[in-house]
Amino acid sequence: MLAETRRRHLLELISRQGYATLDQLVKSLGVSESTVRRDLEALDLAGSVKRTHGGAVYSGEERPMPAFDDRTGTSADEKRAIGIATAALIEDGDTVLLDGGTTTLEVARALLGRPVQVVTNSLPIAQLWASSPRSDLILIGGFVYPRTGVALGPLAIAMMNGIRVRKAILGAGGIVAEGVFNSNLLLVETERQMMACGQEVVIVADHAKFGRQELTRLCGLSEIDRLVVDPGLPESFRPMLESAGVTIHLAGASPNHEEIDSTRGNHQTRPITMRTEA
Amino acid sequence: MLAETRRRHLLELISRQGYATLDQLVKSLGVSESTVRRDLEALDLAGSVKRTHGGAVYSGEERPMPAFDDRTGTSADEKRAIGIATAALIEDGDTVLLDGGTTTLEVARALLGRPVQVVTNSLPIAQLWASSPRSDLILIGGFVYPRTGVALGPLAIAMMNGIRVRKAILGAGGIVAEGVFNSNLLLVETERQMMACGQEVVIVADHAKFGRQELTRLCGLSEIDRLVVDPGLPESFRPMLESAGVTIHLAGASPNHEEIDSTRGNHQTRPITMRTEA
DNA sequence: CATTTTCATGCAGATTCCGTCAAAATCCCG
DNA sequence: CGGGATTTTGACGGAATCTGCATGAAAATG
Repeated sequence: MLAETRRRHLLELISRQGYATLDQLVKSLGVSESTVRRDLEALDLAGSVKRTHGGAVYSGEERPMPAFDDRTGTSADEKRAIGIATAALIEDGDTVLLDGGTTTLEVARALLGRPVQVVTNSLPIAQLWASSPRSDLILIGGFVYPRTGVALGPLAIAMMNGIRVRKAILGAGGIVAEGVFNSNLLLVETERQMMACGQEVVIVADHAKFGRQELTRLCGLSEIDRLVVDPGLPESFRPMLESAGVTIHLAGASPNHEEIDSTRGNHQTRPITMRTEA
Repeated sequence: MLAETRRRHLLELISRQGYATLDQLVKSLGVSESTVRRDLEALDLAGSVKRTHGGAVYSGEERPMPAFDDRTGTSADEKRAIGIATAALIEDGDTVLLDGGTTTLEVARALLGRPVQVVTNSLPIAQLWASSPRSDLILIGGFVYPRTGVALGPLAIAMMNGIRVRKAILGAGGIVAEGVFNSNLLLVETERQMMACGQEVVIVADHAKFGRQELTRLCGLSEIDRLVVDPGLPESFRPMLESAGVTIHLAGASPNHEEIDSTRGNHQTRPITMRTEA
């Protein structure tokens, strides 16, 4: 393999994750450790990466999106549909608080360009919105949790103390009869404060989250005002949620369900205008 | 075969994949190795391809170094040198506060992977560091100023109120005898709070900033502890700064100047830390 | 402070590159 | 058409570079 090609490949691997261990790179490229070391040294000198003990971190020009991994295995299409359906719930001029996570990121994406005030503790969402001139963005600070890029902790909680928003939109790690759960204690504490900030609490979750138990309990079902979920929602949860007073919004489904309306239920964008120069 | 035709064919082959080994090209064209070498040398000279050990890579169109924000006219190299010199001032385990701006971004880049606690209100810096494991990142929240991606305003100031750091590293819009200036009132107010947070105030600026007047005054020269600047610093400023008690660090210069010393004159590859979960 | 991991350096084998030179092709001109 | 000059092409050997491995040093970890 050509050295130049190999280095390009290395850079690709590193920039995808933001960082990579030497071992990962060696296994990915199938060359010796020494070679990877030497390549990293060259890339470091060129300023594209920064060598560290055990690997390298990306330091090139900003990457559009970190594209952090999605372990849930749920298709991006479902999440996008949820994002679009949630965005339809939000009116122009609203203030919304967006939690971190892949699903809420889709909400942010669907909201792009709309005249709303966004408050978020998520770095990817902030990045997405920072360039949008049409709307205000308020960033919640705090300790940044490495992998997911969300600000958490006492500083974040204190900062949200004086903030009130129309809708607080939160993701979930798992939802069972006992309520909404998430994996991280610090995250859950921060999310509790988020819920307190919102007049209305909206949970976004794909169907794979239902029936899954996670480490820490965030809240009971009755504390949720609205839930946006894809049509794969297990039927057994419906009565449970409804009796808890949760309004269910099905994303991307046919618009014959009660709550679905949404400027466009289908994201598939079909026919429309097209013009050939004749 | 005509030489011109052969070269065109070569270029076609290389541009198709983006790269090619010498062996591939020899086999494709059915000529000797020497001939291909000579052709590649000519194409390299013409700028169409770039020769490498073992082959060549296409270098036709993309020039991925447009030097995006070049209002200052200062080259990226100078800024990078300033970043490296500033990083050399920081010891492992320090807590540093990083302001927004292109120069401080270079500091963040040079600091990548080092075991330091970084506090910043800059979205690009946060983005850069979020993927770097094993290092703490504290994000200052607030109203995000659209174009530059920094968090400002009362929320930011309030959040910094309870924070103390070893070194506060700030950029500057312009530096004159009366002190340090910047363009934006909100920005300056936030930066004042930053200075209050730091035991030591470090200003980073390239030589083009000197003698330039900007809208709002941030502070007087005597409030600066250290200044990191490229060797293009106008001589007339030296006595002025020294009498104000500012320690001057010249970036990228030979390490025979008084202030340059720091663990190692050479910035070459500082071993660091990094570790991913097993 | 001992153990384990990672890093830097030197070295040998292999590959690639460069300068030189001779053969072949092409061109120029009578 | 032919002779000689010029350019192009292919080949060869020494120099330089790249790659992988081994060894001792340095750093991280508990």
